[in-house]
Amino acid sequence: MYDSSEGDGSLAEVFWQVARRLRHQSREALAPWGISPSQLRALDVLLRHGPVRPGELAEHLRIAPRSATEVVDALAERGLVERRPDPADRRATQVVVTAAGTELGRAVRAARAAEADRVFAELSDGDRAELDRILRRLAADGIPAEVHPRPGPGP
Amino acid sequence: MYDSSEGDGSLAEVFWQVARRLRHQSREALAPWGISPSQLRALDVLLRHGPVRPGELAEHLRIAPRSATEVVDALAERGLVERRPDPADRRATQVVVTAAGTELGRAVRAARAAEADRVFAELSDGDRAELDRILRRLAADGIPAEVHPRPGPGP
DNA sequence: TGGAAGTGCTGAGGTAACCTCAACGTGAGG
DNA sequence: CCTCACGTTGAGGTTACCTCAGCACTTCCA
Repeated sequence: MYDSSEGDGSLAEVFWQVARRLRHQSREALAPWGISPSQLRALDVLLRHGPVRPGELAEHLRIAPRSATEVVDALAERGLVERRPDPADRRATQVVVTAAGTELGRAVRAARAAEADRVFAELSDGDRAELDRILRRLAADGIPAEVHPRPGPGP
Repeated sequence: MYDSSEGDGSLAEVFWQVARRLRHQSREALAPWGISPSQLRALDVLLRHGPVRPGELAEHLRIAPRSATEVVDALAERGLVERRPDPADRRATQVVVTAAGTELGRAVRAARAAEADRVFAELSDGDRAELDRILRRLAADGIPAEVHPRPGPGP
């Protein structure tokens, strides 16, 4: 058993415990669809931003363009996404979500939200509102602003 | 730029935004010590539970025993940990933290806590207490109870 | 006392999700 | 025309895991 019940624990530690719970729920909600988290992340961006070029997608996901190609490949192989020539720039490509992709994205999003809600449902309405307010404050101030690449090993 | 500012967002989404902030802070706090997250996790368990056998360590970390060996190897190579024969069972080994390991563990923990505090310091004392109370409630109910192995690919 | 079971280590091989560097084919634009 | 930008591909690497299988010791029980 992992130590989730260490008795004490700072605010941060408690926060991470809750995060772990949510992560588990989310993973379980994701499983039935046979889509990986990284693929879902990409699909999510595409659903929100419509057709984008691989390079843009990479920026959104904060991954290298090289890696975006791979994610798009995987998504395309499952028929969730398609590559089409960018009408405005003939050397460029656009990644568009197919009908299947849209449907799957929506379904997964709903399932995930439901799972998360199940966790937060343990709170009273008042507490939930408070939590929302406080977290929103913390989230707002954390404007990432600058891209910070992963530790990336490199040669 | 990653989309952190999607305007709306469910409670869960807001929660993850805050989590991302905290993760970044934590990673930055970790960097100067040249220790990997997985190694630190192990060191943390060892500092809390004193000498344990690799198998136990693996359970605590929810990783396979085979992988625990590797983590211990890495930690031992850096002189943060030592293997010594278990006095109670001569086929077993105990992993004990060295003085250097204790010191590093404490230093990193302090740095991490300081970083996290810097985030939470944006809140008023009242909000911080509220957040603590609410999260603690959510954390308490989430007794993992059962070990859920990683999706682990396998042959 | 002898064989079964447990503990840990090691090697081999694999996965996912990333990374860099170095081309390569097109097309855009001065 | 020549250079730069865009996407793709190949090769090779990293981290942090995984399984399976075999070895060397102990421990323990019949």
